[in-house]
Amino acid sequence: MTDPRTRIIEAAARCYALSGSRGATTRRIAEEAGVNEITLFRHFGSKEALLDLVVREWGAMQEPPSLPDPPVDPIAELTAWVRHQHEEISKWRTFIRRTLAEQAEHPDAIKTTCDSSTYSSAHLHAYVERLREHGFLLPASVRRAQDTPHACVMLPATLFTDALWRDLMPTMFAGTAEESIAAYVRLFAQGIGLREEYFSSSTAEAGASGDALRLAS
Amino acid sequence: MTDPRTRIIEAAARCYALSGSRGATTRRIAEEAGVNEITLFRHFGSKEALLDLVVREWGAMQEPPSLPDPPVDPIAELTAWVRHQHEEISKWRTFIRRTLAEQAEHPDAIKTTCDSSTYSSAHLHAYVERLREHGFLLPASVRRAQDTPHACVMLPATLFTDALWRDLMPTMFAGTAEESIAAYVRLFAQGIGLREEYFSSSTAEAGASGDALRLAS
DNA sequence: GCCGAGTGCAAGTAACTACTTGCCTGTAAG
DNA sequence: CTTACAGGCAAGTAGTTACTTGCACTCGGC
Repeated sequence: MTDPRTRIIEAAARCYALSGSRGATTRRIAEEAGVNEITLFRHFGSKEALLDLVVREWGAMQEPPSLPDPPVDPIAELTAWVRHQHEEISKWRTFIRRTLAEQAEHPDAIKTTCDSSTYSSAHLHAYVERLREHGFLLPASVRRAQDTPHACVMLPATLFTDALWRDLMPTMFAGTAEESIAAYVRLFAQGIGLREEYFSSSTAEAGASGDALRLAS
Repeated sequence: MTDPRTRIIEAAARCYALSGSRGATTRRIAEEAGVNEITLFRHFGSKEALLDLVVREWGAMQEPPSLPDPPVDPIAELTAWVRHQHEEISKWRTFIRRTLAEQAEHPDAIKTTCDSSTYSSAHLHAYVERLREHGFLLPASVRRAQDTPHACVMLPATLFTDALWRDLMPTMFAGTAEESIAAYVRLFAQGIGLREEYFSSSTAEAGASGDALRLAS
């Protein structure tokens, strides 16, 4: 067994994710950690201090990954990035849901989730700028360039909804997560005006994208 | 003053949205309703019965709006539809966040939210099919037709994220809600292969879309 | 052998929870 | 005028909550 301190923190995170800060009673946390309830108070002083620490530790773990510089294979790079984020969010979905729901009561707790999402969108935007500089995109004159920033919101937003609620609304999503991610990336690529010749990624495992037809060749 | 019964229900909804089912104590609900705590029990029997009723009444209110048949002005129709849904979700955002977060504890409460989202995506898909039948879309041979169902997920998913969290993450979203909605609709329209000539809606108030350049004319 | 830190156990506190009982009052219909 | 009833008020119940105190145990370092 690991030391009781980390056991308590992990148990608190589980209880919080499952039942929220009100539902995560000290008794349940101690039980879940296989520890006496008093030990909890001796280590952290109060339940509030413990939950604060849990949320803060979790926030420190979340570092939004950046996209390659310079870009080489846009579809493959975006797919990998989206898949990674999808997995991270899925792993913590109940925790994130709770934190977002309790935002009114614990405003600071949400900051990390908020920042993480904002950075994610900012990373994407910077990457698109790099794509433009390296000639991967159609010239601005033949696309709606003013929609690019919104495309950089749409992809993470979709990703967020999919990862957070795929388990609750299975019928809403068409196909598996992997299929959806591939489609989201292609739609995003189309939205930012990726040149057609870069759509068939060299490392694309999704065979479906292979028969993508030329758009306005 | 209205009758105490409806006052209690409304107060319960507010308390629930703000603090969840655990945080919404009978005392607070009664206080919020300007009613004696006992009256609450005389009317509804128990706190659980009251909250059940609140969630059920709310669910009955939510009827996802359908899109025009036959379609006439796709961009205008989609924009109106998205705007309406955005407003509805925004109005109930704290309530929805709570319901989604407490899904593990009240599995049936989430059904209406779930169904509503699924129907929304289904309505959209049916509308796109109508667009195709009426010749608004490019032929399947010059677009990635397999991505259409995912585009029908992406739009409501983005809408959902935007409406639920625009207030918490203002920096994430580029521009006002109205600007974003217009851009989401345009990106969606591009994703399903709407013919370029239908992009400038006859009733489009967003002047920005007026200078949209021809794509692959 | 001993000492102190870390932990467990028994018991208890004050506050809060959902919920009950009994009684009183205002009002509106018969 | 009476009667029925919806609602308010006072008081109280049993259970749960966070948190405290006091005491005993164990185990590694000196």
